[in-house]
Amino acid sequence: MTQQRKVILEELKKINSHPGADEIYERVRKRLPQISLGTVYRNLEILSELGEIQNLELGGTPKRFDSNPKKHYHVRCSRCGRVDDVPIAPLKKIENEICGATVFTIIGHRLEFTGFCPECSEKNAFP
Amino acid sequence: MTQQRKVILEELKKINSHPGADEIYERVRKRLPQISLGTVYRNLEILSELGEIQNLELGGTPKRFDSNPKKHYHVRCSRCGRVDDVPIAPLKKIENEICGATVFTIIGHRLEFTGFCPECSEKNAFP
DNA sequence: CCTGAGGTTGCATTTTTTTAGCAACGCTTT
DNA sequence: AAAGCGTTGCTAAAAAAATGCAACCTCAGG
Repeated sequence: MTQQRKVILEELKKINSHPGADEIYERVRKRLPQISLGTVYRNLEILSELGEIQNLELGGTPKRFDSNPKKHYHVRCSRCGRVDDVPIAPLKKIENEICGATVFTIIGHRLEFTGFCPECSEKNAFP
Repeated sequence: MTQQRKVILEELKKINSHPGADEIYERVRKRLPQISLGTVYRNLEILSELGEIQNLELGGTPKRFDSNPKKHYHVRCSRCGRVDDVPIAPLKKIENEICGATVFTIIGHRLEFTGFCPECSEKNAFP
């Protein structure tokens, strides 16, 4: 756990949104101005392999990371891309639904809600 | 509906996996050797806006497209990336679960299963 | 205190994926 | 035939992510 790695983790925990590598880079750079983007990518990758953080593989967007390594769901704003946590318990039984419906061996699922965040709901109402 | 657009759509329908733009490009090129990758991207975008096809926004991976524009779920192999359809009915009531749990206005959800395809299940057993 | 093996960094570069700019082309319609 | 309009192919480049490598710590063993 190097200085860089620690700062990346700290900054990620500090942000309760779920930023992409580029935003993390910008923030970490304020504290370690000479850090490189490559290092940020490498460490985010390493941290998620270690299980300290989670690589959210949300639809279509650039990779995002979550400082909470526990499984939980997310909701994404279709307009501005903001991603929030959804505090409901994971629905394990969803996976039972597809037992006979696929030839795959199921190991998990990802559920992502889409919608509009409060700000964009307003803007959409009066565009 | 130009020749190019038609061929792209035909080739996409012909493949029952859910290829990315690059694979579609390779296939279409066999029939229209001088087509450009940009045209493929443009037309996939246009076709999905028209609702003829669907832009699968699966986690983390490059964009993939589905010739079936109806909503349905997918399962992705964690090892090789293969994506299959999951023939179960969309669970509309999932969205009710989070009524009070978020400040977002929910308009939909995406559910993606992860697992191993038959080939990779075997390979994983004896790696 | 010195040494060196191992992991990590910063930098530069490359690869991969996607989008944009633009002249030329092919259809209609007149 | 000429004008209008969308579409194409090409080139370029932006964006996102990964990689190669020399230099740099750090810490155990001497």
